[in-house]
Amino acid sequence: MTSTPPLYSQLYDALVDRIRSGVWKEGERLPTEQALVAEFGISRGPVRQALAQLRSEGLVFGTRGAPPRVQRAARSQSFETFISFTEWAEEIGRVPGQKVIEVTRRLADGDLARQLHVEEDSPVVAVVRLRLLDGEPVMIERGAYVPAAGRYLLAADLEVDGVYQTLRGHGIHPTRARNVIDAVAAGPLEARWLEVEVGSPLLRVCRTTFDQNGEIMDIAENKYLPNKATFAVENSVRSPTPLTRMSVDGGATTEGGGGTAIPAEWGSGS
Amino acid sequence: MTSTPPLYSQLYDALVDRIRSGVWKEGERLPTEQALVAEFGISRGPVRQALAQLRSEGLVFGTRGAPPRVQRAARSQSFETFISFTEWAEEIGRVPGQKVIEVTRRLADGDLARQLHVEEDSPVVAVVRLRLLDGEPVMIERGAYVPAAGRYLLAADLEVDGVYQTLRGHGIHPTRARNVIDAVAAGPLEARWLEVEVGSPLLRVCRTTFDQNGEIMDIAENKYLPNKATFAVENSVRSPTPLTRMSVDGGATTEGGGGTAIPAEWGSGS
DNA sequence: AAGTGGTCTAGACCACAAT
DNA sequence: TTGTGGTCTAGACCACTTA
Repeated sequence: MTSTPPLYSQLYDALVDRIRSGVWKEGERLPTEQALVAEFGISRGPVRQALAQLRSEGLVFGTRGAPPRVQRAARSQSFETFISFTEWAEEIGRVPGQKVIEVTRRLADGDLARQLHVEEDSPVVAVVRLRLLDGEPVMIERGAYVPAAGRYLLAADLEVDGVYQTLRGHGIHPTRARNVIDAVAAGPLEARWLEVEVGSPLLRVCRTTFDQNGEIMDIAENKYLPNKATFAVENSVRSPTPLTRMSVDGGATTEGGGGTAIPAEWGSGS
Repeated sequence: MTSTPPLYSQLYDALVDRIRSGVWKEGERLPTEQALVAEFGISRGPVRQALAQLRSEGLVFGTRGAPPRVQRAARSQSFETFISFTEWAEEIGRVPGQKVIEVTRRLADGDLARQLHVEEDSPVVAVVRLRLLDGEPVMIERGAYVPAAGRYLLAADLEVDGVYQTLRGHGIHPTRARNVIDAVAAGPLEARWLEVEVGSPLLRVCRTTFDQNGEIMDIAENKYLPNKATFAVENSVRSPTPLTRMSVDGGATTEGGGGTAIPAEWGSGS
């Protein structure tokens, strides 16, 4: 027995369906809130909650006094799909692949320990992987996991099970992440595995992932071939923007500014 | 006479203030909703609305059954600050500068017209600028504005007034944007103005901006020196992620996939 | 077992858009 | 002027955390 989802969630799904299927076309007006209340036999609260979610995703917009209008459908991605390369590949209908270059257990030095919020000399697990889509190299991932998470990775067969899939099986659920995006030149390691010239531009995403208790579970540095993957963000006035433009050099990197503490030599020993 | 802001907004401000000022420290529990209802003398609706906003910004997190806890303060940026280089610079305490390389009125070719949602051969206004922070080159911006917006830019003195500042003065308010982020190699134009080698990695943000009526007002291609600026996004399970990872080569670029239709030669005539 | 947040209902008033 | 969405109140039930 699975319990029924909340009313606002059901209504949200129904509305998204009508927009995606073209029943309501771009620019057209939605029914009034009162009409939705009547049609679905629920009260105004859940109706407004569903509409608020549509607005926040940019599927709908409008002002006071008039019913909202449908807007260009900008698919959004679930958190799981976003942080997991494997789930992402499957969602876009590609075949994910990977080559595990290095899995090691190391003692965290000062910098890394600070970023992972663990004691210095804690045994962290480092994973360096080449990621593929349909057999073609797309990204180099270098990650460092806190001991609580990393110990499961040493035992797991990463060629078969995804990292997050493995961790979820042990009750560790990635819940929140902070991503910093910039561009870097390919070094010898990336040039070799991604099959590009040294110095080629790569799109870098440095991520800190938090579990359900708000504790850091890993940090990762992912370098993408920019002609294979990009990142898109929708932005609007009606809520503080989730995307922040940051200045790099000036201030201290107290906010986790630019790079990661993952030493450059990891993975180069292979 | 300015009317008082909504209750939920006042409460939100008060809560943010207590978190930022350290009255409530990271990891500590917030008061229960009931306590806030009592303290502020309002009902539960606005209280929940204020808390929801805090959650969506990652300032607070938690689960059912227990009061939420304070989380690492991830400053978020207003939409205006995000899309305006000038406002951004001022907010981070730097001196914005710029050099207008080219301002032209051109007839839109097919590709550009389609991206701007205007008739082919419409007179669009193109602006190419070098942007500076504290006198140092940081970004090259190439933008194309629809006629309704562009006509004000030809008359304005861009060295003095910001683009969006000028447009707002004429009742055109940027309201929503779609940003696509990737990395590119510096071409001769960028190499010259940003003072780097040809082929250096640059962080590129392609943006489509919409006005208050949902109409496209401009498209822009901004190329940053990656060691001068980066972009950060906070992500969480509890709402569909605003950040989308996209595959580039495979499918058609119907979603506005990668690049912009801004011809590469714009600005190179200078 | 008690208390908390998650959800829902019913009714109300106001600012603003449509006409 | 009429109707819409934006905001607020009061009260209720349930699932879950906490002690």
